[in-house]
Amino acid sequence: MRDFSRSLPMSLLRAREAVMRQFRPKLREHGLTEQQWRILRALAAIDAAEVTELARTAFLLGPSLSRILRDLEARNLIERKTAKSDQRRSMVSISKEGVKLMAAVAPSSEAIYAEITRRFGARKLAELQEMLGELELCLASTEASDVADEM
Amino acid sequence: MRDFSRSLPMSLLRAREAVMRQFRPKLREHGLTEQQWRILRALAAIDAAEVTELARTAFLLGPSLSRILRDLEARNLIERKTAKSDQRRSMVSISKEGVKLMAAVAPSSEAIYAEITRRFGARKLAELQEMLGELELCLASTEASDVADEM
DNA sequence: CGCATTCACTTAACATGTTAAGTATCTCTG
DNA sequence: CAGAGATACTTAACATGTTAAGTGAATGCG
Repeated sequence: MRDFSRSLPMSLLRAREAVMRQFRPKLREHGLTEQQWRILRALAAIDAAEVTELARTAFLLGPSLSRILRDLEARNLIERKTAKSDQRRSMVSISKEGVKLMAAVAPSSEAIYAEITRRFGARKLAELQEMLGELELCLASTEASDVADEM
Repeated sequence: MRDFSRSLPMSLLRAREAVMRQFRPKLREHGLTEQQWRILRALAAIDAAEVTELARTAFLLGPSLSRILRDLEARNLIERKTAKSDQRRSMVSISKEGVKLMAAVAPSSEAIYAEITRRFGARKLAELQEMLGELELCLASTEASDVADEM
């Protein structure tokens, strides 16, 4: 059987871990996990969003997001209000404190990202991300065809 | 700020998720999680290993591995015995049942991997893994230099 | 309208990720 | 050979991943 340490999932896992290892300590200094940081960043970019939309953007599953939003709200980093037109929906937005926290973390985060880019090479990094995007795309279509098969 | 949906960590996360989404259903049919499967594969390749060695091979942290081994042992998929020379160490190996289970899952797993390779292209896949390895390598050296800085 | 279905989210349950602390064993030094 | 420190795990505590089930609100259809 193929040496599993060289399998694609393992390669991706190790590469991602190598990258995140650079960020985690700094985020931790500010009491943020990787996922919480993702949510704040997503919210900072779009002002307000429904939970489902946020889940898609931050690439989190609903249940994870539900928990994290509860915690972030308790820490006053985000705000929620239920939409008037549809009581099921709740609009989430980043709070002033959230913005302040982001401002505190963003420089370090950018610096780390710049260092990674410098080490790996900007051109190579772009190539890598291009390939990752293609991989994602060519596998995403699997599900569509599977669904088609079942119809 | 850089659009975070196009950040390297997100690219890696989405790509990996796209890949694992192909495997998870089949593993689930056999009552295995991704990590349990990694451990069984690692063990099948090396006969017996110490826990620490296994953690490195399967890219799991000690505590996760500890729990998973407890569960796999309860299911009689692995066996352990403490080393005679060093009572702290325990040697882990795959059981007959474990081998049987692997034999049942491996064909599907290989088929899925082959399909991914076909879709993405064998050459491109090799290139991608090469780049991922380089990324891992150039970031791993960070820690060494950090340690050096502190000395 | 009535009511089954869908929808947007939340809760629940179990497994893993992550860091810190605990335990037993070993090793090395004085 | 005693006792400090290192080693190999394990346990604990908290956060997230993953799937299934639950809840309340909207929708569509007879």
